[in-house]
This record gives sequence, C-alpha cells and structure tokens, in this order.
Amino acid sequence: MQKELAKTYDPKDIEDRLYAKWLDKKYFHAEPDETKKPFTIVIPPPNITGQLHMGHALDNTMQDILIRYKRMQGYNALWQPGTDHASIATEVKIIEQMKKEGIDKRDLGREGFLERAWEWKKEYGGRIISQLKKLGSSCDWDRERFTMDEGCNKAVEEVFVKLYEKKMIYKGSRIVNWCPICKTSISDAEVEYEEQAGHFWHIKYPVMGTDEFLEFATTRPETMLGDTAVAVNPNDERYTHLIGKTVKVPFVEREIPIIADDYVEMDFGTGVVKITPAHDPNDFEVGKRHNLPEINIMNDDATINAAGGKFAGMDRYEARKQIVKELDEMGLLVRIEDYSHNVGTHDRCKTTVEPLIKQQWFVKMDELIKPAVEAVKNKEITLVPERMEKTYFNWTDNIRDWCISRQLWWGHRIPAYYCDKCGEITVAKTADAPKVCPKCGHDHLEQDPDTLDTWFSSALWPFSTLGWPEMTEDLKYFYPTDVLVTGYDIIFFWVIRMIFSGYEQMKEKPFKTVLFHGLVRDSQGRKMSKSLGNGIDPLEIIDQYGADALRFTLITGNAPGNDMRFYMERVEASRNFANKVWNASRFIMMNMQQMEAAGNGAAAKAATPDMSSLADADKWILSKANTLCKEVTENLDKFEMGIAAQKIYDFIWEEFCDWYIEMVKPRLYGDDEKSKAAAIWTLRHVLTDALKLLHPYMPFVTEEIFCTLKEMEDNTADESIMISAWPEYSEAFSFAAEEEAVELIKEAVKGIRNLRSEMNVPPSRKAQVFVVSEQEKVRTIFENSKVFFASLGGASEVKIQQDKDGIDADAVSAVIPNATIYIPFADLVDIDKEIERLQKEKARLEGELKRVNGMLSNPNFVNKAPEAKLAEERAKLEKYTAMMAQVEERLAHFSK
RNA sequence: GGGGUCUUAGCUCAGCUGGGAGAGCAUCUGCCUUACAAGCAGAGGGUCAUAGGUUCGAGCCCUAUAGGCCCCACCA
Repeated sequence: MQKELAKTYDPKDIEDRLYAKWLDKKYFHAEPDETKKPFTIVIPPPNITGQLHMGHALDNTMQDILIRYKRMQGYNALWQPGTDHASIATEVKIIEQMKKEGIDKRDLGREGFLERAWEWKKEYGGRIISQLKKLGSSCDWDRERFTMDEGCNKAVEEVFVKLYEKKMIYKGSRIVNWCPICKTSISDAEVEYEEQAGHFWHIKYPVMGTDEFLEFATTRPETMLGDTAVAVNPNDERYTHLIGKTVKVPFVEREIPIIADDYVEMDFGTGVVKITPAHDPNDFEVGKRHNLPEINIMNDDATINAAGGKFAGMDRYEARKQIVKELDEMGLLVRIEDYSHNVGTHDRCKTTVEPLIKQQWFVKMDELIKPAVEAVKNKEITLVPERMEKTYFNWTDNIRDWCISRQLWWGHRIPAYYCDKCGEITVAKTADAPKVCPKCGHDHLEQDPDTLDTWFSSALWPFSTLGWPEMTEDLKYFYPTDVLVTGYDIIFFWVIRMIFSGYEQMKEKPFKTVLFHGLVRDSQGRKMSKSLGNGIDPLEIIDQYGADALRFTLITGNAPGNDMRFYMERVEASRNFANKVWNASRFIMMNMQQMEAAGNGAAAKAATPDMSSLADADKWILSKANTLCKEVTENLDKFEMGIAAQKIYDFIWEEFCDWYIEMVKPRLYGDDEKSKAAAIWTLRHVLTDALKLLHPYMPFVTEEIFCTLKEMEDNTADESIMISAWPEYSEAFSFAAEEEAVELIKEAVKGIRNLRSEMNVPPSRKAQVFVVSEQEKVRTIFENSKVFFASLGGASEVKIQQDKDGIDADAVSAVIPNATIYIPFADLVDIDKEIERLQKEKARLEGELKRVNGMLSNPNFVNKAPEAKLAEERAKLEKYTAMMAQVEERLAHFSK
C-alpha cells in the first residue's frame, strides 16, 4: 500500500505502461448495447503515407477529449479509427521511391506496381497508428479500417453502380485539370492557384481578305496552335465590321472565324480573345456555343503533339519561347507586357496544370447537393464555429460536377467494362462483372483502367466503416455519428462529400456536428512545412515533455476554427502544470498515509463526509469544485474545450493548491483528529473530481494518480479513471455562505501579505495581527479561520475584537469589507509613506464609488437594468462606503 | 471581383448570451516556508486599431476607414 511517488512527474515510465493497460482491459472497445446511449466519432483517416504532424496531434487530441468525456458520462463511446489509401499521394511517393532504384512504374506493369503498393501499405500504414497511440488516442483499434479493405471496396462499388444507374454518374468528354507530371486528371478542389509573375504577349492575326489585323493578348501563346476562333463582344463597334470574317493562325495556317460572344469584355485588353476550346475552360464553353472544333495540341506530358506542326515534340514552355520568337520575326508580335496572374497548380506536386479535354467520369452534383445544403441551413448539421457555414455555402452554391476518374493505379478501379467490339459500357460490381457483352455477346471485355478520386471512398467513411452496405447492428446503433472533428482546409474535399453521400446512401446525416480547428503554425506564424524545415515533430515533444503536456498545449488558448502558433514555452507551462497536479497529489497521499499509520484512516476514506466536521474552508473548496464541474460540463457540451481547460487549470493551481492546500496545512499538522479527517476527506474528494475533469485532457498523469489513490484506499472497484463516472454538480455541495466567508479571509490574507511586502518585512519576522470588526458575523468568520493566518500571513498571534482596544495607534492597516486588519510594526512605520498608501486606497475607493453612484443615480439604469444587477450594485455601494469610512478614519489618525 | 477573419499588457493569445479588462511567457522585488525552484509571495504594464452609431451600459452589436492573414472566383 505504501506507494512512493517521484518528486517530479516523469511521463516516460508511465505513458506506455498505462496505454498497454487500457488496451489490455479493452476500455476503448465499444459494442452496440441498447441499454446505453451511443456516442460516435469517426476519425479523419490519416494517409498511409503520413507521419504524425502537429495537425494530426491537434485533431486527435480534440477527438480524444470528446470521446473520453462522453465515455465517462456513461455513453457507449465509439471512436472509429482507420487509414486512407490516399490514392495519388501514395502513388507519387511510391514512384519517387522506385525512381531511386531506377524503376519506372510502367516497367512493373499494373499488377507489379500494385503489389509494391500493398507492400508499402504494410510497411508504413501502421506507422501513423502507433504514433496516434503515443498521443493517448482511445480509438477502438479492434475496429481499425482501411479505405481499400474489402468492406470499403464493396461500399465504393455499391455507390458507383447505384449512382450510375440513377444517371448521377456519367462518362463525358469535358475539359479537366490535367497534371502533366502525375499524368492524371484532378478535380477542381485539387487545383491550387498561385500568383506568378508572367507576361502578356500581344499578338496580331491577319484578317483574311483585308489588310487589317486583329490584336489580342495572351498569357499562353503556345495555345494558339489550337485556336479555332477569335471572339469579340457583339456590342463592340470597333469590330462589328469584322464579325463573320476570318483570320489566319500562323504556323498551322488555319483560317478561323471571328465570332461574337458576350463572354468577351470590351474594356479588357484590346477586346479580342483568341479561342482555344481544347485548352481553356472558358474557351471550351464558347466553343460549345458556337460549334467550334476542339483541337487538342498536347500530349499527356504537356509536350506539343502532331497538331502543333513544326512544334511537335517540344515541351509547352519551349514551344512558347519558340513561337514568340518566330512571331516576332514575322512581325506579328506587337509587344510584351509584364503581367502577374494566378496560375493553377496541382496541390500534390505544384506542377502547373494544363486544361485538357479528356474522357472522364463525373458525379452530377445538382441534385445530390440539395439535401446537404438543406441540412446545414436548417441546422440538422451544426458547423462549429458557425461562420464555416459561409464557406460551405459558397462552395455548394457554385458547385460543379465532380471529376472522379484518375489515371492512376493505386485506388479503387472503376467498375466499368467496355466491349471492344461494339463499345458498350457495362457498369457492375466486381462480383457481377460481365463475362460477355450484354449487347452483342462478344466475350472480350476490358475494365476501365482508371481509378477513383481518393475522396470518393472517404466520402463514405462514416457508414462504410460501420458495415454498410450491409445494414449491420453497428450501423443501426452507431449511425449517424455525433461529431466530426477536422481542419477547415478539407471542408470541400471531404466534409461536404460525406454529407451528401450520407443523405444519398443512408437517407440520414453522417454526423450531427462538425467541429473545425485551424492550422498549427510555427512560432512565427508560418505554416509548418517540410520545405521550410520548421515542422515540430509531436513525437519528439511527447518524448521530452509527455503526451499530456503536448495535448494540453494544443487545446488551451485557442478557439474553434482559429489557427494557433506553437511555442515551446507553452509546452513547458503545460508540463509544469502536470507536475503541479502530480505534486499536489503527492502531498495529499503523504498525509493520507500518515493518517492511516496513526490508525485514523476510516473517516477520511468514507464515501460521504461528516458534514458537521467540515470547516468553512472545506465547504468553500467543495463548493468551488462543485461549480467547476457544472461549468466544465457546460463548456464541453458547447465544444469550448479551451475555455474548460483554462478553468480546470485555474482551479487546480490557484484555488486548490495555492489557497486550499495552504489553508489546510495547520490542521493536518495539528492534533484535532476530527478536523484532520475532514480536511483529508475534502482533499481527496476535490482532487478526485479535479482529476476526472482533467482526464480527457491529460489522460496519463490523471490515471496514474487516480490508480495510486485507489490502491491506497484499497478501492479495487475503481480500476481506471477513464471508466469512472464524470463528476456532476450536486446541490448538497453548494455552500454560498462559506464561499463568501472564505473569500473574505482571502482578502484579509492578501491585505496582510501586501503590507508585509510593501514594508519589506521578511517572512521570517512574524507579527501580531488584529482583526477589528463591529459585526459579530464577521468576527465569527475570522474566529473560525484564525488558524490560517500563521502560515498564510506570517502571524505570530491573531486577536479578533470589536474595537481597537490595545492596538498600537500607529499600526499599519488593511481595509477589507466590514473589517480592518492592524499589524503593529511600530518600528517600521513611516508615517508619510503610510499616509501616501492610505490616500492611494482612498482614491481607488472614490473611483469605485463614483462609478456605482453614477449608475445608481441614473434613472434609466434603475428603471431598465435587471433586478439582479441593481442589487449587485447596491451591495457594492454599501461595501465601498463602509470601507471608505475605515480608510478615512485611519487617514485622520495619521494626519494629526 | 466576392466572402471570411484578425487588430486586447513587451510577446503569443483567451474573453461564452453586452453589466467593473484575463492567462501563459517575459520584466521587477522578496523567499530553498518539510507537495512542487518545473515552486511560493508581491509588483509594474492595456484610451481593447481608428471614427461614428445603437444602448441606462459596448472589447463584445451596427456602419465606415486603415492595416494584416485566409478562402473562393479567374478578364483571355
């Protein structure tokens, strides 16, 4: 039973041991249980390529706090974990790795490459999971899933086939964003715009049958090889006479029409736009309106193809240079202007994307998005913070069809089969894959070589992980999930797509609340990135300071949706807090042991206290703790985790450690056994509640202390804090009168400390303290708390009396409501300084009185303010008036 | 072009539905008081960006202005 705790908290010994225990006891595991209410969170599945970074650490700390909180509240809490195959991100990594070995993806072939990819998954897929465990994440690892496991594959096929049958997935030739390095199409969401310094090349085309030229400007001159028209605004009088005529495109020697279209802005540039339907999304639309030919001039690697004539084979930038040069020589280059403009780049590899026309698969969005918009509008799904709704609607209002096919190998292969004889397309699940063409009976069918956008499978995550498309018990019980915690940066990629997928497939929302967090930046406010080398590795922080310190740092002092900066000083502060909790506990346990050794342990260990033996201080801290339980619960229910954390911190450090523990020491060292037992009962009770409130934030240190405590009490029933009951507010522990009494004592102690400090009285010099109050009630309060003044205020003796009899007239004083404290430091008193001090106090009180009187004499305030506020101000008036009288009395004495 | 957000103590940030400005770190002073020096006690430091407005009352609500950051759109 005798258990020694180290003097400083060392998380290293403890964390792995406790985590292993939790796993062993299956505390994280949840099964459907109709007697309990479910609370579900699905993890944003980290990429298998991933290493735990600060963003993950924050994201998962938030989830763990919520899940641990709800678990303690008695919910059947499920945190569903898993990883994401991350199609393109992983494929790019593997290709990089192979490149080092001199292997090209194509050398291996599809099968060979996939084999290698699965090996990668085996090797690295588990890495991030073990890192999440280091953080303390209480995920149900028995349920770990992967976006390409059998169940998720089934879900993906099911959705694809269903949507295809409903004509909500279609194949079409459309302009898409093409990455010439990754050689795949990407969705609009994957394009990142980047401001780049470029040029505006002013070029002119000769108008056929005239000696006129049409001048226009372009940022991409090489696309002229694919021009199929030149457009002007129909109302532009400068050009009306040319509409219907043609111009000749140099090099390719193509005659193309001059057309009129509203898309052209008259006052931008020359008011003339070259139209390249195959290489620009706007031009593509113009081309459709005017039935223009679409001439693709590029290969998949962004070199010019045969349609580019003499430039064929050149890279797009090389061709650009050459074309400009030759146009200049031909006298068709008017001028070159510096021009800064946004260039679309691929978010994975930063390559400039090339708009190209390709056959691709799309999800039709117009109908699908409707319930997702409604759900947020009518608050069936709540976004926290609320302002994220604007971002959400901005996307849904301008939604375009979702390009879901990727020219990659790692991912879910599109379940479409083509007859190489009649061209019939058959879409079917793998299990029902057609052997022969259902149209012509031909037996040679090829599956579409493309795979799906990685977000197609993650969109199904909240229900695919629970067993869908089977209507499993898990799905019935745990769906819809409760909270989704994620960064605001993937609202378009993921959040919206989960919402519409949930409504479409489950006819029900995927989650009730989306809780957004911001980015974790470095101390200078920069994004942490590999290229900057400014990333801080969460694992190193855990190693050095402990997971609890890291978690607490990430969660305090930052509001939902806001970015935060990461400071080592803050980690240290959190570590210090863990140590503070540790030492306070150590102190309490030491005293429990002494009590036990003296054979008086029973009363201190009782389930309920002997109310009559509780001192004012005991009731005060019990009452404070009681209020804290209520507030923290309320804050957590509103997802105000940072605010709740701050309250717990302040309570433990200030109220509990700096005040209560110090107040209680004289009793612990005294010989009133009854009083001692009450104190220890209170210490234990408050500590336990505080540990429980803190546990979601700092799971390790709280568990270690909690278990040690229970061991000392021989309480084997409570084997872990993580499955103990969340502390609830109880009217029985609300003590308003005692709270008021102790606050008065605190005022008195602060007053004494202040005096001593101002007069440079060393702590070693003890002094007499006189408390004078005309109110019997106040005198009783001090009488009950006399014992505190020795340790807290360096008092050698405390005398409480009704008048100033026997007090040195020149004693220094501190004025508190309804009482004056006198300390006779006759030899130290400097009359002038004392007068100055009292005058300062008087000025302060005058200020307060002026404010209160101002309010109370304002009829508008008296008439309109709520009654409670009025009463509060009246009480203050009374208090300050009394204090003012006391100060004036002292001033009068010294001024004589 | 549209939208969001921020501007609070030297630094980084909290401040929930409007009712006397807070934390951590830093600074200054004094303490190794038998839980903790990763600590204890005390102190200094803010016209809450600016200008108006609503209100009995504004850091908080409204409008405008200035500066910073972010997202979306992409006029070639």
